[in-house]
Amino acid sequence: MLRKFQTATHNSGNLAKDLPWGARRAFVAVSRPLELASREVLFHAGDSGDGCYLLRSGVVKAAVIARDGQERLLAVLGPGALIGELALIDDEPRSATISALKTCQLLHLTKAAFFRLADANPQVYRQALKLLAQRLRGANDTVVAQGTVSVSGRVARTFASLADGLGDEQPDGRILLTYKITQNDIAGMAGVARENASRAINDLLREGVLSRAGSFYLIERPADLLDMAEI
Amino acid sequence: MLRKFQTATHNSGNLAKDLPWGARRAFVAVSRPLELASREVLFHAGDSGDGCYLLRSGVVKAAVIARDGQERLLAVLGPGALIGELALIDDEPRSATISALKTCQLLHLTKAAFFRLADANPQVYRQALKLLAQRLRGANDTVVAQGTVSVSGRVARTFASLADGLGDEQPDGRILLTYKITQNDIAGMAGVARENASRAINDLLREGVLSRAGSFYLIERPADLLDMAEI
DNA sequence: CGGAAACTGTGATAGAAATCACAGACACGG
DNA sequence: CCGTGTCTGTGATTTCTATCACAGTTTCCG
Repeated sequence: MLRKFQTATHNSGNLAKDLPWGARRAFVAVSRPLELASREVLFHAGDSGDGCYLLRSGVVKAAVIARDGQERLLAVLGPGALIGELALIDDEPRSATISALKTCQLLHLTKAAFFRLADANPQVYRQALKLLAQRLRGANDTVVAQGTVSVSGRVARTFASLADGLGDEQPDGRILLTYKITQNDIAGMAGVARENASRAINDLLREGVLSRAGSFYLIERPADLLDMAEI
Repeated sequence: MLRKFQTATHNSGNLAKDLPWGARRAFVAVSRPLELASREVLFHAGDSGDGCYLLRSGVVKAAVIARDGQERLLAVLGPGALIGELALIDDEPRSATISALKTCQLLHLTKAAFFRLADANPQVYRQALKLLAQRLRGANDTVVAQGTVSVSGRVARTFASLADGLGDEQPDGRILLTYKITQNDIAGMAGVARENASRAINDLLREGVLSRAGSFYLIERPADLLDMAEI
């Protein structure tokens, strides 16, 4: 349950930040840097993949294409996020397609390097467990919301989770979403038709819970937004 | 994606089985046995909880009550399953309510004991990571299915996942669900209204994909069931 | 700068699923 | 063994959401 916002700066789904110094330096030391242009794909669902990535800057989306061709977004991830850890851990194919929403800087860590690092440093294991636990909670919440919350509630929920990972909290308590996102992606996250996402967003704008500053969304009343999300 | 069935006997969401001998014995040694009567609740969502449980025998369900009072089942778990590991890992409240569907025998492991064990035995960490990774994949699949698959497909999917964790594969390839489950619980797992679950189940019975032996369901044609689940 | 492509807003309609309303079957506890 | 409560099946109706159909707006690239 999304009880409160944890904006990007004090976000704990953030592997790099919460590691002890030594491990952090080791992490960087054994990894290989990598750049991704906007719209470029890091890997596709179904690919077999070695290793995981740490997002240093930029924004990516994790998406799955359903049988019927619909794109469903599982998450939008910002700086500090760990990417591709599932395949690393269980040796199954990539579970989602990762593509860049803007230019990104990443570090790539091979599977061997990851486990070498982790075995030498149990904190890495604990941190990875924590990260997965958090993602699993989020996924479970989404499952429940899908089945019980209306379209407008799910759209509100989507903004809440965007703010959670990528929001920039202003001194006055409002939260700015620091990157451009289309209604299509919002609809894909909420699991609704694009047209209905549009209607729901406009309702939020009209009610003043949300506003648009240029092409960026700004959450005016975070508390009300959470309330509408019915979480 | 649920490519094939892994019936209970060779189920890998099974912490106890996949641990090396030494750790397994240590696990049992430091844990406290516990019995649960049918319908009894192990813990409620929102409780603060110390430690996790290993299900030795019996069946439990993990459920969340949504704001509107609807019960949504996240999983039905059988022998070998690890329960309550999320709160153990991240110190947040229990994410779901666990209640027994029949008499259960469990082992309780405190948080301190778990981490002592794991620090001494990195295999435990790896195994726990694998388990969470698997659950996360499953949850993500469910999210996608919720948004793109019809009611009848989701009911088929529910039977597939029940078979996955709890099915008993017969020599002839059919899969018997070894415990009594109500339409209400099936509806709760599929995220549909009970009445519609009833209709979908009867369609499956009519098509011969499924049959009922007494009050137990029997999956007659597993391959067709997976196909209808559109996974 | 200018035109094409992508994105957004909004009404109208169609379709799927929830809800309502029962009746019959079962099961199990006194 | 018999009644009471729980579970199941099925029609009718209502509600929500997707889909269709466009027009108006940006954006961005050549």
